[in-house]
Amino acid sequence: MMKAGNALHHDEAARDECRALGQILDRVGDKWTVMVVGALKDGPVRFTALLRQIGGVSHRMLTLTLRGLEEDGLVKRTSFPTIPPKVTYELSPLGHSLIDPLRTLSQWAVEHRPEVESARRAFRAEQDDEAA
Amino acid sequence: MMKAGNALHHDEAARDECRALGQILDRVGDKWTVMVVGALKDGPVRFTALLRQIGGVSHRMLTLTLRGLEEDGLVKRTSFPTIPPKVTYELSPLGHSLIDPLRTLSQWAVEHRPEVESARRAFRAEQDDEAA
DNA sequence: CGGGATCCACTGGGATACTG
DNA sequence: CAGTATCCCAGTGGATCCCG
Repeated sequence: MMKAGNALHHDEAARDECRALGQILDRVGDKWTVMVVGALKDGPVRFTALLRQIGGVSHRMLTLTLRGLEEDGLVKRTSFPTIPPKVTYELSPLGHSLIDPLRTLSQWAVEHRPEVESARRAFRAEQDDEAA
Repeated sequence: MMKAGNALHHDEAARDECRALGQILDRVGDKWTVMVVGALKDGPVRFTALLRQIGGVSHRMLTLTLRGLEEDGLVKRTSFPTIPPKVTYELSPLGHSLIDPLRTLSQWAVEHRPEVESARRAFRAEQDDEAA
């Protein structure tokens, strides 16, 4: 995804901002990543704990999501070679630094949720009209 | 997407933040939406102009993306019943209010891009080791 | 010009079973 | 317990053609 935005254009700085934004949304904009980051906010958590805490995520998707975060250096994985094995995940400093920007966004979401929802209803209403 | 995060859990406020964040990422986290918002930042733009300005987006996906934004009240669509038809799109006040939070995120992305990329390389390196 | 409709390839993501 | 591999389906998004 997101190799978009190639053209010979005027406001190159703004476009670069957009591309950077697009890249980080590619990481964080999927189905589970934000939930995982949220769950790791307060310290290391074991794999199975995450599984239960998040709820609804499949075994497989949790591993994939964690791999993605690990790959980008946002999460640190620590495995204890005990039997049975024990693995914990925690946010790296880089990962922590992402929390504030995300929180800014979620605050917007919380504040404006009513407006968005009423806009959605208004839109649906128009749709129904034209079907008259 | 994103009906996730259902369970009987402790920190209900934090989980609600996550859900709100998830919802707005569902809107904005797709392949083209941020590019469109970026392109509309400075005022009304015509459909075809958007098409060229963004570059790489298909005719169809641009309409779908715009519909989505319109549905959520982030974008206002104005059509002039001329021949040939003319339609412009612009950010609503609500849409404008989203720009700052997004900018916060893109600033993070720009600042930490080097770290993310070196983390990625390090990760790849490990992968290659184990294939030894 | 703007925007539907249709067709199709590709991927995200769930269920499940197997390994160490 | 943590992780991998396989299978399979639903959704996303591109290309194309058609309409006002």
